[in-house]
Amino acid sequence: MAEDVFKALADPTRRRILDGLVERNGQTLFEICARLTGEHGSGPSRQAVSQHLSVLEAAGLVVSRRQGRYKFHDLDTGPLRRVTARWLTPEPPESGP
Amino acid sequence: MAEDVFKALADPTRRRILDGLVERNGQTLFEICARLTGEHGSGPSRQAVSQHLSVLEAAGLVVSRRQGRYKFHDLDTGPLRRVTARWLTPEPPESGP
DNA sequence: ACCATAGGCAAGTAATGACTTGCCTATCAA
DNA sequence: TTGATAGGCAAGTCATTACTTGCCTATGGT
Repeated sequence: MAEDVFKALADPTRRRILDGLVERNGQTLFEICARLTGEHGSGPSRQAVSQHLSVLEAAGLVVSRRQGRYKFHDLDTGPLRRVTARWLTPEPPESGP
Repeated sequence: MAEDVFKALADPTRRRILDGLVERNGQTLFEICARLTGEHGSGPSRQAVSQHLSVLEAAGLVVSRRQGRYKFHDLDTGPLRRVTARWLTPEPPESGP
């Protein structure tokens, strides 16, 4: 479980996908590809992105809903919270008396 | 920066090292090895652990202080907080009005 | 001075993982 | 029904990475 989450987050492209879903939830595969391609025309192929999404889904960080020929992807930060809790629980970012 | 942190966390052995430092801060390399070895006598070699510590240090998750022939390792959760903030900031784990 | 302890460096191996290539299925519009 | 759009599957390639092996340095005790 934690294994899947951390391995999923280990890749920069997958993190960019999550960033994209924070900005706009419910994107399709092609929308995600378009965002990753950006201005310069370079970026991972559709298949590469598809495989990244599989990894993110397996980790539970992304959930997908099919609708006709479209498949929409949504972010779920729950697994990340649960999995980082073991180190982050005791103290909040900044707090002095 | 974020790259180093996530790659560091991608390995289960490195996460176990962090877990060990949560329980007892300021361990030496050999102490950490002993903990990872556990009861069954199996576990990564000293060199393997040493390399893992290098990765954790490069990510800033572990800081070390030399003292004589000993080198003590301490946990720093700061980088993890900073790097997960982009997805975890808006909402705390559970909170209702 | 000697030896044991604590740790470092570097090259080699084996496995994991990101990406490509090529083809296939399903939905919708004309 | 035909074609175009949205996505899926599987084998293969190449780079990364975890781990090993072997040797070297430095500190501390006796």
